[in-house]
Amino acid sequence: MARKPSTKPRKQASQRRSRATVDALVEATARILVREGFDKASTNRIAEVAGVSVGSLYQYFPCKEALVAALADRHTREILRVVRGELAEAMDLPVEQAVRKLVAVAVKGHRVDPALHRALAEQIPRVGKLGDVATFNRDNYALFKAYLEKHRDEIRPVDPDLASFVCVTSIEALTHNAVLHHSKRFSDQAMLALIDEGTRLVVGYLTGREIRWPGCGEAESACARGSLRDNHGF
Amino acid sequence: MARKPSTKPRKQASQRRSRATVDALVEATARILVREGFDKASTNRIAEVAGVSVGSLYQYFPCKEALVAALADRHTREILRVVRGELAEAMDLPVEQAVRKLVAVAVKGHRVDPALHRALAEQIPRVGKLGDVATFNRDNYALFKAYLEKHRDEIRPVDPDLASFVCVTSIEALTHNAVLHHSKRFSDQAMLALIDEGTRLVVGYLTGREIRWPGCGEAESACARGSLRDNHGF
DNA sequence: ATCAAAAGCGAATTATCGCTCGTATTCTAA
DNA sequence: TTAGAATACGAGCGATAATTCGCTTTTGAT
Repeated sequence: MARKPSTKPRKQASQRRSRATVDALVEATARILVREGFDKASTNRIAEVAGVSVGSLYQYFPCKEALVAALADRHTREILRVVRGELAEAMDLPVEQAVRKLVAVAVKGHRVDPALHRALAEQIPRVGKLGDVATFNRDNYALFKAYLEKHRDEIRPVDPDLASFVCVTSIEALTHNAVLHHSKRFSDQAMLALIDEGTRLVVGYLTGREIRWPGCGEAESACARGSLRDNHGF
Repeated sequence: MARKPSTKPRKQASQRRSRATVDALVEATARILVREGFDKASTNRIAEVAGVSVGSLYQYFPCKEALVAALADRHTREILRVVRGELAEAMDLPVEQAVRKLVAVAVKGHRVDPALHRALAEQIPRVGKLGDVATFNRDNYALFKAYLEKHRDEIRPVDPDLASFVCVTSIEALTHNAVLHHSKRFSDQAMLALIDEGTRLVVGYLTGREIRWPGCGEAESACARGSLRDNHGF
């Protein structure tokens, strides 16, 4: 691409310390968003907190929106990284275990950076390219639908679209609210109970039967069969 | 209260046409929010659309945030007005009917002014006094918990707090997403199916049994196990 | 009809913020 | 060593918006 030798306000690939600059900027955006709120996140403030000048900011980001988008993207990728493996595994599990894993995975995802997740969800006007929370959820939705079709003989007859909508929406809302709005109310212990309840809700819906926990008397956690135990650690 | 005769920027009770002015302002805010988005909602623009001068605006609203808060409040009250009666009725119904009524009521509430509801939910940075969506939902939550305690012998043993959280969160999320994000996908017909599914989800969770639909073709439900499968087109 | 209080007005005043641009500094490679 | 490219700087421009204030118009009680 033909470039004008000077004054190139458009964004730019980076090579050395510029990498650090970009990281610092995104990180500063996150910090300000979480600690001071979206409306305090002026480009000048972001640059200041990043220990960088506004000019440098505009070397790498064409506008303020791009900064927030980059941050949201980074967050999404991080969640995906943490979760992708387990999500794939679930595809081959029988219903009850698959759903349990899904719920656990949703919790884990929301715990990657709850404060940031909340700030992103609540404070960012969902406009333009920032409205793309949808894309992420569309994936979950498609994945779940695929699961339902693959395991259709283990569940009652359902419309895959409608059922996916019901299940994915419920799981997302449950974990989102629990982690982001009630983390005080939900101890780690209670979080396990929440996973149980979410599983019960969705499995009951899909199979029409109550879950038959394998003989554990302790109501509390994860009656989970052994293998499922380890993952919902911290 | 001692008042300074002139220049009283704080807000004010009103008496005559001033009522109309206030209404016009709130209404204009709603229109702009829905049609042009939050960032186009400058005080000057709001006043202009309301057919009023900025000066008048500041007679009644101390700041821009107050305007939006007033609008949100008006919307909440309207939903409550539409829904309060039916909500009370549900308290005395047996589980299955109560839950069905609840889900139907949630849909009805979200249909009061979906566009505004969506704008309020998506575009307004939830900060300060605008973060009060919580209050409203806390009521639903308490109400539901009361129901569970009253009808404890009709359901399996549950922790009322946890179960309320699960049920209220699910119902809210389901109806919110259906009405606000998928209204294209959900015809009136499909909306009935959604009510069926929401009911099934929650009743199954609370009772551990699958719903036994009364003869299909009842007015109330889109039931019809057979017909459930069609019309949620693409 | 009269007048004081209430309501309304809108140009002017602040205030903020996104973003640019000319310049200074640092890096890299020959 | 050194030149040119990459990176960084930050005062300041321009635009937009929130809010004010002195003034006019309307209202309603007397």
